[in-house]
Amino acid sequence: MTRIPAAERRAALIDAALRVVSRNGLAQATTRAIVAEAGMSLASFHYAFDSRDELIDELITTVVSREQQAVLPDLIPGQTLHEILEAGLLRYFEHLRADPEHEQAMLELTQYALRSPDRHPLAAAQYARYTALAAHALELAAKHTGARWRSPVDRVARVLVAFTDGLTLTWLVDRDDDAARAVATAAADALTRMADTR
Amino acid sequence: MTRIPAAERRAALIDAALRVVSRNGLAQATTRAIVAEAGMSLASFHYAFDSRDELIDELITTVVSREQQAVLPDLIPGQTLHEILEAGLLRYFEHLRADPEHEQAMLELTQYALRSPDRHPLAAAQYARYTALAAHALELAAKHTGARWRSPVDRVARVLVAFTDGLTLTWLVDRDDDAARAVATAAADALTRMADTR
DNA sequence: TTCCGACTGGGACAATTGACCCACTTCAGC
DNA sequence: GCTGAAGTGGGTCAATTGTCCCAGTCGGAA
Repeated sequence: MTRIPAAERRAALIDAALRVVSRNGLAQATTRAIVAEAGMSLASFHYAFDSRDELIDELITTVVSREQQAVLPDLIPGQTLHEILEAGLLRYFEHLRADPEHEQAMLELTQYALRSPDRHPLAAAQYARYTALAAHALELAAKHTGARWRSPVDRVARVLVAFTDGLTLTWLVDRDDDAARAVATAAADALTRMADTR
Repeated sequence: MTRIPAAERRAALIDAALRVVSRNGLAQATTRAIVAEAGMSLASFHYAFDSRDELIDELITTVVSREQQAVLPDLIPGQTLHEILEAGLLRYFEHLRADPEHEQAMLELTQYALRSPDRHPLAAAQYARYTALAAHALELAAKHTGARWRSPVDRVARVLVAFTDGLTLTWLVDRDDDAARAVATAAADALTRMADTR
């Protein structure tokens, strides 16, 4: 019997839950499946969390705050805005290809949160976070190329998030790499036209 | 006791299931919930269907084949390609606003199908259908304006589907109408640039 | 060393849910 | 009218699942 403080146990359970959701889907993420993945007993689960709902909520929060700046462009001198944006989108796509199950899990968690009014804020926070990350990347890109966004950068970022989501969802269904790259190019195109370039 | 032939009963159950999924989500679409919505008994359910899975599969098939050309552009002489595409996307958005739960249900059904290998073809068929409808609309638009798609129309259509999905998913989360319209405009922009206009 | 409280294991329970069964009713064809 | 098969109602079963409980065990503070 290994003794672990409750805080670590919560973290371990959340990690295990994310693995189960990624691998088998949210519907299969039962308390028993999570506990088995973490190598604990049910009692430990309910010692660390009051309920499964509490864990899922915390899973969403955790996973959102953990969201990386995975898609930050690397800024090579002489690149045009369009090139930077396209490279950033393609980098995101490689990230998606490397771990499709993770993005699928994020989508499922979003849908889940959308389904109950008191969890809706969790989904909203998730997307606010995406938008903020995108806005930061867009600001860097504009500064680097001396371009200027015609709309508030948050608005442009919101469009970028929509494009990214669409790329993700459609690729998860058909796994058509070329099509996804075409989406990335088209999206970069649209975004570039939302800026005044010098 | 009203007697209904099995075929009609299947149809009625599928309709009821779609209502339940739209209103409460796929997870809540239990046999009992569906049967209650349809006003039948459990026995009638299992007389018409072997299993819940069979009904859900048929629900997906039905709902895909029923998918309307809701977004066909109306072609007003003198319109530019960009105007036609933007109007089409905005029309889709109005369709989404009018019945968000339906699109949310479609998303959930897609995710569900993605989760089991033998149901993956159902999701693929769903998106193939979307792409075909989009391709048809794009051909009409090009013909009407004398434009010519630089890539195969299916490829352009696939990009359009991705943009539409992204618009849908993000709007379902934040319900930001202005942002969705900005996405529509940007998407129309990107698509227009995939054609040679005269 | 003792002891208290944090922590764990295993079992148990109630609710839900998909599936099924059997006795009954209705109707079409004879 | 009679009959057989299609269709129905309601109850039941087994499996799953979230939650809980209780008897114990361990570790650190006194």
